[in-house]
Amino acid sequence: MHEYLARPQQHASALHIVVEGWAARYKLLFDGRRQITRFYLRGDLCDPAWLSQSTVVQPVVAMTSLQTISLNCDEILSRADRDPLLMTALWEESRAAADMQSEWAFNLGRKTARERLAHLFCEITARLETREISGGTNCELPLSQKDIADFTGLTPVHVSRTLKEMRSDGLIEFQSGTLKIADVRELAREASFKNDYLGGGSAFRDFVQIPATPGITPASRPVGNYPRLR
Amino acid sequence: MHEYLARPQQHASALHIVVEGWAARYKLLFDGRRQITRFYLRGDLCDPAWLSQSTVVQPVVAMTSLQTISLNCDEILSRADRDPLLMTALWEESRAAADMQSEWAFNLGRKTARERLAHLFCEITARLETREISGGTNCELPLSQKDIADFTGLTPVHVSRTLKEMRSDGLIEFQSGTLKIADVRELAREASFKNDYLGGGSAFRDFVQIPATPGITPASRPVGNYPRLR
DNA sequence: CGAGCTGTTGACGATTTTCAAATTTAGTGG
DNA sequence: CCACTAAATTTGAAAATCGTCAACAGCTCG
Repeated sequence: MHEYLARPQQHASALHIVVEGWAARYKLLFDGRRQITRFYLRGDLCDPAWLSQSTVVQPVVAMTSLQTISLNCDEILSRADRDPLLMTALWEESRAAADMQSEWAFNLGRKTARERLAHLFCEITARLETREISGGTNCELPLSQKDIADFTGLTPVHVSRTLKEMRSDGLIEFQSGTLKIADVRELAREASFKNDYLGGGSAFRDFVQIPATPGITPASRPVGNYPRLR
Repeated sequence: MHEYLARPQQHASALHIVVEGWAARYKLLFDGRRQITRFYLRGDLCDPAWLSQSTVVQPVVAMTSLQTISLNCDEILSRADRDPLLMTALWEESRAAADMQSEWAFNLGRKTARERLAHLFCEITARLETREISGGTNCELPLSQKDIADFTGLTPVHVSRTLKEMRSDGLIEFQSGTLKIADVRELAREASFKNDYLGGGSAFRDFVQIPATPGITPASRPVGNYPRLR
């Protein structure tokens, strides 16, 4: 819980595949304003960029207790030199990450609070579905409203109010870490959500075996003990 | 001028390296709201993502008259299969693009209008400097205030007002497409600008010869006539 | 129990948007 | 070069969205 997968200004020695739990990459402003720029869910690779960044730009922290598979950067790189398929997969991960960032630049720049929240919920369920979690319209969303605010570029107070509205309009139910989407079509319509930007970004997972339905494990694992790439 | 390098829903057959002029990638909302998610300047590769996207998500349009070098996607891909250095360069481009997107998600989510504009100006001059254009504190900025607004997530009216303020505070001069930064240190301070997210993204250029100081050429070039990769 | 975190609510304020109109600038054809 | 037109910028006034501040309730956890 709230442990770091990477701190800024450091060189990352390992990548992580999320097996269970949520992590977030963020950036801080001098006065404490925080923007979360990405959530990492089960199956996500965190973060391919570290392989070519000399130093980590944005820290990544666990939002929940977290279980990951850690992969040594040097090993990945040397293996990728010999295996074009792996390198292509890494490249594909970067591309998918950039597409997602791009979509959220759009959301943050041009959408209202309600649209952003609606979009977030649509995206989360869509991403979880491809990872074989969640029953489509409801899922675990183990985030505080502060976290949601920091991702959507709003304040916690405004998130609270907007969620209240969305609840009373029969769009969603959301309490104690569980999200239920009452009206999927309407939510997607309001969010202008299209999943066309979520393509790809799964090639790398073929190289690693991800435990099927893991129990929750106490969080950060010892770095330095890496499983073999397949 | 205002020609498309790529339209959405289509498959891109070529990438482009900008030699002269500005291009922008953007996304539209149903009611006309537009967010520009990236500017492409001299030397930028537009867009490596197309190599692995089945279909273009965000269109790219020329903001000025534009001269580019077009590169056939199939040729790049088949060449990359044989040349790990090229593939690494492409991957590095994707990574750099994602880093930039990330920074702007941060800017759009958490910075004020003035901070965003200040950041934009800092970033542009920083990027142009690495491309051997501009004298550091002044440069061509051939954008309308509407364009700037669409990139910074503001309205043209508010951009106009904020620029006026920044001018009267002696931070910048900006008129008829020319930007002069009067107080570089103060502008960077206000923007909380650090160029740590701008690393890399130049590896690919080593594979292509970019004309030195080209004259302005009438814009879009015939697609299908591609120069050789070096 | 008490500290602390999270979420909720109200009142108020600031930033930014919207709408409308005036003014300047740029582009075009004569 | 000038006149005309369209586009871009500026300005003002009013409104909307969203943020800030403060208080309170519920909850967890030691």
